[in-house]
Amino acid sequence: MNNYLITIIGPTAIGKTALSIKLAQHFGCDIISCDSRQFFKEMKIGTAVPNTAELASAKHHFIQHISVFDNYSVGDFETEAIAKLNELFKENNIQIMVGGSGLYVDAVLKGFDDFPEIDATVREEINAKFDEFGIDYLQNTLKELDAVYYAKLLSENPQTLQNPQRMKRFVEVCLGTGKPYSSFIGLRKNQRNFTPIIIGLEADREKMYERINLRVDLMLKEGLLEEAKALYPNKQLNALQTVGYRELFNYFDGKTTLDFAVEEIKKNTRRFAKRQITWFKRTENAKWFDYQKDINEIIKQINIEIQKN
RNA sequence: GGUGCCUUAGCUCAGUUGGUAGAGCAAUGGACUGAAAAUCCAUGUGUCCCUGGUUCGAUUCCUGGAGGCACCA
Repeated sequence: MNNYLITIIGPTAIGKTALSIKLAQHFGCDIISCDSRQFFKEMKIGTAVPNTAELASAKHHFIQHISVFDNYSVGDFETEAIAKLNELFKENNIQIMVGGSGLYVDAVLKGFDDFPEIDATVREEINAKFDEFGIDYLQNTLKELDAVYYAKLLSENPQTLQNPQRMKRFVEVCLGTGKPYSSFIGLRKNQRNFTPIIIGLEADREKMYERINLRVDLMLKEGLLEEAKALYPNKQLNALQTVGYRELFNYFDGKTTLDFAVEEIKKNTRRFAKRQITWFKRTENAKWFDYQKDINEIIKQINIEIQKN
């Protein structure tokens, strides 16, 4: 019997959670969350995790399962999510994944190449060099240690050469393993034991932004300010480089007014949603629906997809 | 009612000694294999408020009008 992973994608605040729960109830299955910020148990309001009633109406995985103090990468998620799915598919050959983190969705659906674990000191050294010499250091080092990948970026994706975060990763792999980054790419052919059925939710820009604004106001009513305040002492953690928290940290620092911070949260959420759309747009074989589409229509489409495979 | 100042991109404004214009922010498009709600790249035509005049040519100067702000009555 084939396994199917119904995967719900779309920008933030469009209604993915509600849809996933209805579908889970219909198919009698669990839900794998694929939201890179809903993992953290200290960040509840600002990441819009499903509420108590929602969590009770379907079994969720990877929601608030780790702490902002943990080191957790997309690689960890891939491993854990695949293990969890294998377990779940034994119960029901249809399962659901829902999430707004494109990279994490790809990790589960497509899989990444294997990279060795790299000691944290390597990254620390790179950060120090970068602080001193800037992007030139990263570019020169990559050029020296992995001329192949450098040339590939130069011709296909020169903007990435300007991206410190991506460049640090490439250099980190080269230095930490003693081998070029490119030598790890494309080696693994990931075999997935399921067929993805990808459902995208969309809305016109105006409607989307209206929903985002309403959601931010709601988060504040629910106590986002207090939640952020509690995390403020640890504001430098990676997990807290998150829309909704950063802006409030600036307010706590006395750099902005509260009103300004709230407007910034709305603006940055809009930009985040735009980036999500850019990412998901290129998803192959996704079926797109208006966010208000009757659920029965969506279920009908899912059943058609299942019968096709 | 009088006087002065203002009206240029979605917003705040700069500018053109007359040759149809540009910053910041916003916005839009894109990239992205272990920080990804992160990070990075790209994109500026707009009745220069309206009307008439001067001029080869007016957003710019002049007349009249509309709207806004301030002060004086």
